[in-house]
Amino acid sequence: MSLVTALVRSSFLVDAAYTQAGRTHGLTPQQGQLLCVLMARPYGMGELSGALGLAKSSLTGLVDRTAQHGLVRREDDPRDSRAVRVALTPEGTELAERFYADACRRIDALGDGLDAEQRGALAALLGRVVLDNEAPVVFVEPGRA
Amino acid sequence: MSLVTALVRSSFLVDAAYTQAGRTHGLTPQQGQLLCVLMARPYGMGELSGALGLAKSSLTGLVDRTAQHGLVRREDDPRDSRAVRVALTPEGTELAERFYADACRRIDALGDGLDAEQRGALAALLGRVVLDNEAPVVFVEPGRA
DNA sequence: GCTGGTAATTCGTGCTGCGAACAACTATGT
DNA sequence: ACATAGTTGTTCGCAGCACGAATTACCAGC
Repeated sequence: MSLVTALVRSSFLVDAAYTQAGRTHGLTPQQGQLLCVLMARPYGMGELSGALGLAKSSLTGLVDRTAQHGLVRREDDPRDSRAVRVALTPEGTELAERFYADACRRIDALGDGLDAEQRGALAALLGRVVLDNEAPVVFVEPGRA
Repeated sequence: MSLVTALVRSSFLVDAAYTQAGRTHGLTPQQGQLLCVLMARPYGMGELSGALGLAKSSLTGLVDRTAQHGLVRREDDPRDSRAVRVALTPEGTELAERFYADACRRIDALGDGLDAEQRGALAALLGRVVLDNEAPVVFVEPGRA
């Protein structure tokens, strides 16, 4: 199998696992991603736009919908009255942790057919690709949350 | 970097490359994926549902929109008058090939930081993951199209 | 102060995806 | 032959997603 095909099809698997994890927690993939990003710290809207690779105008709605579910909150930025800091609510924090753990479990299970050495090699190679291409940080390192 | 993180973030990269390739050809990612699947042969609606991992009802609209752009066509199945075979039009075939080549180029470029040996190792490991998990065939093997 | 850039939002448009309900048809069992 | 069961796709209503253009509010430099 070519590298391109392997990348595309594994990406499909990851997406499906992620979507499935969200579904079991009542989250869309986008809302799940938002929660994961916010686990690290609050973000401004423009900052989220960069992190998620979306237009600023797309974020207003995503944050609105997620806020309506009580998972996220807009807080005023004390330094700049134009700006806003989007932060997890307590319920959002709790759900984010459960969702995150579930997503990790499912995605980790994709590598069940590999032994420890192979997993390490794959992580190293793929990690190199990620760093080389400056992939946005849409997922914090497990154990750092 | 953990395997999970590497998988999620590389998946993000692949998605972005795929979306970007579609954009330069006036295709949404879903329409692009539809064209890629149909490059191999015509599919029935139910079959597409399985291949793309979507509900049947989601496909009606996707095929409609893609057909409206003249890229795809519904043909009657001679064996079963309920059924339909979705096939590429000549324009669709041409666009699919251009899009496919572009997407491959962009995704292949993600591995530019790796030497030949590393690329081979990554392809083998990731290919193993894909096969272990019975990833749907959303992308044909380059050179077989 | 004026002016230029920045932070978010609003608006309109089109695309996605789902489940439930449905119509048309094939296949099966008696 | 005929009722029944299962299939193939479609329709409908709904919620969400993503974009660009235009707008409002505000900060910062001169």
